[in-house]
Amino acid sequence: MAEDRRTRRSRRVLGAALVELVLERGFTALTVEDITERADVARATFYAHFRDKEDLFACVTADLLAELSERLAPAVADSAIGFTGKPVLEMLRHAREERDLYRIVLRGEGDGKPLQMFVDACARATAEEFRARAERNAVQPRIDPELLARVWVGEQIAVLRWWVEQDTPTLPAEEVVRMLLDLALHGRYWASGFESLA
Amino acid sequence: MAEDRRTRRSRRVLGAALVELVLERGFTALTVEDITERADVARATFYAHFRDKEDLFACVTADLLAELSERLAPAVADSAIGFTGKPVLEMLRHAREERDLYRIVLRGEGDGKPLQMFVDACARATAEEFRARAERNAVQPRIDPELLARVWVGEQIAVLRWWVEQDTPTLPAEEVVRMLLDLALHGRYWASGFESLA
DNA sequence: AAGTTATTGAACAACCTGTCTGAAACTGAG
DNA sequence: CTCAGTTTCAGACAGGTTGTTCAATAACTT
Repeated sequence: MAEDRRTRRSRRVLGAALVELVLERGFTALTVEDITERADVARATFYAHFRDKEDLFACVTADLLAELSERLAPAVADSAIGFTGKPVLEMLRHAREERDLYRIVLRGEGDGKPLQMFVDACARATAEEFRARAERNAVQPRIDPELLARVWVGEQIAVLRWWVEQDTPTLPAEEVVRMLLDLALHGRYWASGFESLA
Repeated sequence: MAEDRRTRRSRRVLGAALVELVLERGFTALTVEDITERADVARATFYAHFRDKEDLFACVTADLLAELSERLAPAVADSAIGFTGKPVLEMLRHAREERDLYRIVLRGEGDGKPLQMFVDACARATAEEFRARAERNAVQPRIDPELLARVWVGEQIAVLRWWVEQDTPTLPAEEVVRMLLDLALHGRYWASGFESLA
């Protein structure tokens, strides 16, 4: 009824093989045959499921994104008013579990398309949110909402990338969120010990 | 004495062709023949100058980076103490002049390698600077300097990318710098009209 | 157990790569 | 202007990758 067990397996092992190999050699260096070999699957099987490398990668990242959205939903609902840091925390937890894939995506593998799409979508949504809040509070924002959204999303992505790329035991997710919150509230000068300059 | 006029021409037109084509079709979709055709140069000539596509791209971006460093030097010297925004402003001006190339690099074309290398180099240098400042002022920073550097660099890159991707007459560079300065000093909540929450 | 569906290995043309020719065109120094 | 030294050029080459197709085999679902 659902889906043939074989197709599930094929798609799964192919995705896993892709992730492994991208981490080892980088996306562009890979051959479809490299992937099928690692997955222990015939090359013809690959083309039965995906148009090409890019397609496979797109599917894998789409799955990841869907999973993230699901996990983010309750956290976002909680922080509808103001910034609680809950969504960021949840994203960090998700990244810790799916570290390999996050690394790949955040490195901009595959032409950076998956990453850019994600970033642009986040930025658009955030900008919209900022505009709505400003209007609700009847404030003329000092900062272009579009720019503010880019700053906000850009810094989160940058920190996320840095965090998942760390090999040595890294800062706990809760600490990262605390620092981001701190920065959002007080700005950078204060954070780096330069109150005197402000 | 210097360099053969022909080699200069070949390298120049090949670089220009690459930029044009990447903007039109994306880096990975390109063929060496596509490039030589657009540049009106024989395919063999390409290989007389570059190992492959990646090599050409690396050369083009290296030139851009060298140009940027040169222009940034005086601005950086001026703002050795504190954050004046001068380097950012100079970078924005440079980006306005070399908009096509900036777009390509910031999109993460070519495996995102040129971009990631630039970002990582900036982040390392910035983190070092933050650490040095903290030590000089004998302050225990509330925020991990490494994380702070990622935030700082990440937001600039994000804004830069957004800025060069704009089609419609965009925010003037001076305004962008003012807003970034504002954010660095006061944080985001205040900037978006949420003082009440802080 | 039977019918359906997926996998397999092989073969295929089309394309791209990177290298190598020898001939022709160009350049810069004298 | 001449001439030796480079660079460009068109074409050919083997090697590898791509995406498609096919019939035989294996695995799955009901």
